[in-house]
This record gives sequence, structure tokens and C-alpha cells, in this order.
Amino acid sequence: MQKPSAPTIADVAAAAGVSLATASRALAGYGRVAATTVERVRDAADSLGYRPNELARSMRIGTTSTIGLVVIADFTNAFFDRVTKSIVDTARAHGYQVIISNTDEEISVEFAAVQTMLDKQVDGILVVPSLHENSNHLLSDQVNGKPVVLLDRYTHDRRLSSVTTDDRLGSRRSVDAAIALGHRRLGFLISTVGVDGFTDQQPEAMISTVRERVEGFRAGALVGGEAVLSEHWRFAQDSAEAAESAVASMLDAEYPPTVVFCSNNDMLIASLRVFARRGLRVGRDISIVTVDDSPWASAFSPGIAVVARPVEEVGESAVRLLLERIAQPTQEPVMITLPTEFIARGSLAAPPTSA
Amino acid sequence: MQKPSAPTIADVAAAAGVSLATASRALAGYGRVAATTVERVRDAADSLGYRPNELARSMRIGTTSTIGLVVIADFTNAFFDRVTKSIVDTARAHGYQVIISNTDEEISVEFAAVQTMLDKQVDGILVVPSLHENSNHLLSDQVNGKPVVLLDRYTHDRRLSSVTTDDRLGSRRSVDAAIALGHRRLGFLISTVGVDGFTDQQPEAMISTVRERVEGFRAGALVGGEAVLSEHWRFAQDSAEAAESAVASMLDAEYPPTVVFCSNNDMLIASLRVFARRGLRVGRDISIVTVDDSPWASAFSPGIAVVARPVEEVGESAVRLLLERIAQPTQEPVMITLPTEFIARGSLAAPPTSA
DNA sequence: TGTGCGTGCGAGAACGTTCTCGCACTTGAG
DNA sequence: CTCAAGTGCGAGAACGTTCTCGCACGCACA
Repeated sequence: MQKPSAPTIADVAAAAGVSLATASRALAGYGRVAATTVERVRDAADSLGYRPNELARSMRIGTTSTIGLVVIADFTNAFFDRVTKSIVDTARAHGYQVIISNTDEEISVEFAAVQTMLDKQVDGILVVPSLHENSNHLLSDQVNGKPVVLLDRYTHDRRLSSVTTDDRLGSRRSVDAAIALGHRRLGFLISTVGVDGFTDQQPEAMISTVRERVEGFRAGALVGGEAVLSEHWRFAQDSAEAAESAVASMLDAEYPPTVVFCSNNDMLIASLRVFARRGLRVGRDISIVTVDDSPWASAFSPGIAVVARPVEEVGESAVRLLLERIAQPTQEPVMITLPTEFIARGSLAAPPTSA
Repeated sequence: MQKPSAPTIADVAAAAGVSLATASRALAGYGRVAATTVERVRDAADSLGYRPNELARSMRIGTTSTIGLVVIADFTNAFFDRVTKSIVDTARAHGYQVIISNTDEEISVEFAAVQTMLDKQVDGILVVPSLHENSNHLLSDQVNGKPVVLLDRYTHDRRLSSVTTDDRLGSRRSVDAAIALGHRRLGFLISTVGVDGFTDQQPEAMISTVRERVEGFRAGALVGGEAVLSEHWRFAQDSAEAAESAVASMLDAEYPPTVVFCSNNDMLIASLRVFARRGLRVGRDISIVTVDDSPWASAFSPGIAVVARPVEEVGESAVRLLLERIAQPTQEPVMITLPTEFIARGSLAAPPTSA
């Protein structure tokens, strides 16, 4: 009995007694059309419950008001989840929808995800690039004519637009703070998820964010000069077990660190587990610092000192930059770096005097 | 010089020297077409780098291989973020893309988000419904002919398909465990975000998940019988400050609780902050339990006891259910309830003997 | 050699929009 | 009263696919 499928603009036109072209003009408001006609068409559309088919519309106008987000998910880092929300919200505020894909740091998944989004005719893409040995499918500022903005990480050649954070300075500050408190034996726990066969010798093989943290840590220790007695570097891939055994091996050294710097919250949690198992009290027997603040970090007692990144701003800037490039595709690549902040909390305290 | 826009199937057909119809058949592989022709068309497509325009394709076949996800974001609950990843991954495994929108428990935002997704012709929608006083825009199992599956929460009338968790039993078990340990003064800290003017008197006004937790807590306390000396119920809206002052008021009672049950991790974190401020040691001076496990919960010392929900399964089931209903739109509503598990950790210990 | 059937392919409609073009009618000025 | 300019609207093409229909050809069979 009732019309099975949704009403089209042809139905509206028929109901209003005008042509399809006039109905379109009346609703979209672009050509010449009499005021009374506009009203009649609007009424017809309302009473039919007409909603324009965005698919057909997109096809005609060549733009979809949709952007793609290719990201990695993390549940302890409290970075990508928040940045995702920020992106979705900012996009919506500008009238854009977001299609999301997770790569688990897998370059092949990333490639397929970008391709699928392009097939769906997104207007632009935001990518957290996985680390990849050689060159990339993201070779230029545009992929298939669509603008691309990198998120959180930049690439070596730097020909792509990106929004990142100043992790080097933040990390540096945290090391400076520790040295100022009297720490002389420093431990560094670095996550190298997704990087096969990584060693300390190839910093260029690291994700830019991690590399910056390493460089920041190192610069701080360097400025500490001979004041620093020993450094412990541990690189943990993937699993929580690997991270925990890396922590354990630091603590088992002849002169174990009095403070541990973690490159992310997975490393922090692994460290805290090991500390608890060994009865080490945070902020008394040992100090610890991590990157990325979260509500949990300040719920600990003592609170966990962190290098905080401006998460929401990263998402907002990325969307804004992408939308600018959608509007103006021919611009030069832009690289935005947002400031970080070291937040001192009780987990970073003076080393035990007995040391 | 070079063709500015992406090659279409017409370009492929021309390059292969066949008609547009034959090219389409050859690539999609559906009609009758000679094997040699197929090969010629494929070669032409490859050398041109042809990719079908999914927009045009969707329009023709009437289906988009895209689902919508309307969700709320939370950064401490560690539920929706993980469920989002699970949904995106499961959808991708089935060849579907996901468009995401955040509602901050705002019914108007939810409404607009659903509408926009329908305009974009998604094949179905996953919704975490905000609480709403009266009836809903999600009135039946289908919205505008598209199937809808509720996530995490069900509605009163229960005419909609949903995937939820058995929060009642999980909460009940946690209270049982506390009573078995000797706790007789129980505190309950319930988040009522998004619920204006909520009071304990109107449990039907609560989000189903929260209501189930309250009922589970209550049932446990009831079974505890006269063994339970006192109950403290506190309901906190929105802000962290409100939650913290609710905790404080519990502790300031004449006979303060020896254990606090939190309805989510925001409440947990607020509680932990207050405890720290007052010098209360978790698992010794006071016990605490929360809903939703997270890596952080087990990094605390002592670990935080939790009612764990099967997060990934919730996402997978929801996608599967939605896809089934996309394939078979005329089915009866299905309501799936997944089991929860109480995980005992050191934060729930016997009450102090001095009590 | 004619009839019939199967195979391969092309023409063209359709999905629901936007938007150009041109036609008819009104209006105002000379 | 005539003609130019302007106003309102309809016809139809276009976006890039899928898919129905029917045509032409070749082969087997009578």
C-alpha cells in the first residue's frame, strides 16, 4: 500500500506540482524560483518526509563531506582514543563525517584501508602512518588527488603535511627534572611495537614520535654531563611480557636505575607491575615518568609524573589542516608541531639517600 | 596533458576496445563474456590503475557496505573505546566500513547523527542510546527501513534488537564477595551522567546498564540480610568534583562504609583521589570495586577488583547481529546478553578489624 | 540449406541528484 | 504598439556504475 522506498525529489516535485528541476532549485535554493513556489515545494517535502539522498548528491557534485581516519587503537596510551574523538567532533562541527579504520601498525592493512576510503570517494584522509622500511604508498601530499595529513608522526622526507607534538622537548624536560632532583642512574624503557628487528643503532628506523622521545631523553642525560653515572636502555616489542622482562633486567643490573622513563603507558603499566611484584614503592624506592597524561595517572598515589601532549588540539589542528587542503589542494605541505608539557607529580621524587 | 581525474570504466572499455557494458561484466564477472575478453579488459584496467567508484556503484546496487556507529566516548571506562575498535575491525573483516559519531549523551546530537547516517545511505546503524524521557526516534527495529541494533543498553519496551551484558549478576557477585569477606557497611557510588534530575526513586529513568548494576548491588545487599548494617547510596552527575564530593560525604557519615562499589571507572578514579587525599590505604583501610577492567586496574597495587565485561565480544556480536538483519530485514528483534565476570583483586579485602 | 539454439556483445535505461540551457511569459521603455 | 530585458520554469544531460534486453553470429541438427 504505502510507498516502499524513501521519497525522492521527483515525488516532492509531483506533490508540489512542479518540475523536478524546480523542486531541486527550491530546496537547494540556488536558481531563480518564485517565493510562493519555494514554499509549496518545502511543504510538500516536509509532508512527505523527504530527505535528499546524499549518495546521489555526492556523485553529482563530486564531493562527499566525508574524511577517512586511519589510526591505531591503544587502550592505555590514552592518546589515539582521545584524538579520535576530537577528530570526529571537529569534523562534525564542520559538517564532515568520519570513516575509521584501525591498522594494528600493519602496513598492508594501512594500505588497504586508504585504498578503500579512496574508493568510497572521501574528500581527504588523516593517517597515523605505520613505520615502513622503504618508501610509502603515501608518497606525496596528495593520494589520487586527495589531500593527506599525517597524524602524530612525520616521515623522513618531510614532503607531507603533518600534525605532531614536540616530544623531544617534553622528554628532555622530564630528564632535566630528574637530574635536578639528584638522580644519577637513569633507566629508559622504549616501546618499539611494529618495528621488526629494531636496535638502538638505527634511530632512523623508529617512528618519529618515539625517536624524538629517545633523542630528548638522550639530550637531557647529555646535559647532565658527568653527573649521570649510568644509563639503562631497554627496547620492548609488542607483548606485555617483553616489557616486564625488560624492566626486570634493568632492575637486576649491578647499578640499577633510580628513575625509569617510559615511552608510553604500556611501558608504564609493565613497570608498575614489576615494581609491585618486587615491593618497590613508587616515589620512594624508585621514580617513574611516562608520556601521555590520563585520568588514571593522577589517581595513583603518588600521582604519576607525565609528559602531557595536547591531545584535543592535535585532533582539531589535523582536521582544520585537512579541510584547508581540501578547499585549497595546491598548497605547499604544512608541518604543525604542538607544544608538550612536563607535569611533575609524586612518582618523580628524589632518589633514595642510601643509593 | 594527463587525464586530470581518475579513470572510469568507460576509459577501460575504450582501452580494451570493448563496450562499457562488456567491460563492466568482465570486471565484475557476472554476465556472459569470453575468457580472452576478460583478460584484455583486466589488463586495460590494471594499466590504467582503474578503481571502481564505490559511490556510483552503491547508488546503482542500493547498498553501501557501510554501517553507522553512534556512540559515546569515554576515556576512563575503557569500554566504548575498546568496543569501537572491536566493531571497526569486525566490520572490516566482513567488508564493511564504519562511520562514527559521538554523542555526549545528548539526545539531539544522537538524533542528528542517525539522520545524517541515513542520508548517507548506510546499510544499518549501531547505537548506544542516550537516555530519553519519553519515546524515541528509534521506535522500531528499523529506522527508515534500515536495521538498528542497540549497544550496551536496551530500552524499556524492548522491541529493539540489542547486545548488552549481564551487569546485574556481575554486580551482585561483587557485593556477595564483599559480604563474604565480612563487610557490613556498604557504599555505592553511581554515575548518572546525562540523566537530569535523577533520584534513587526512579530507577526506570536510569540507563539500563546502570539500573542493572544498581539492582545487582541491591540484591546482593539484600541477600546479605541483616548482616548488612548500613548502606550508603550516592548518585553523581557529570563532573569529577561532584563525584569526589559524593565520596567525601559517604566517608563523613557516622558509620562510613568499609567498601565502596563504583558503577564505572570515573567513579573509581574520583574515589581513589579522595582516599589518597585522606591517607586511606586501598585494601587495608578501605576496599573498592569497580565495573570494567582495564590494564590500569591491575597496575595499581593492590590491583583493583572489577566486574569485567566481555568488551570485544560485545562489539563482534553487535556487528554480526546487525549484518544478519541487513541480510534478513524481517526478523524478530533479538536481544543478546553476554556474561560478566567478577575478578577479585587486592583492592577488595577484609574490612579493618577495628571497625 | 533452412531452422533453432547458444554464445558474445552493445545499446541504453536506471539509480537520485545538480545544473545548464533555452523557452514562454511578463514588464517596462521608447 | 513594439521590442528588449528580465523572470520563472521545464527539458534533459551528466555523474559512474549495474544490468536487462535484444541483436548478430556460429554451430549443430533435421
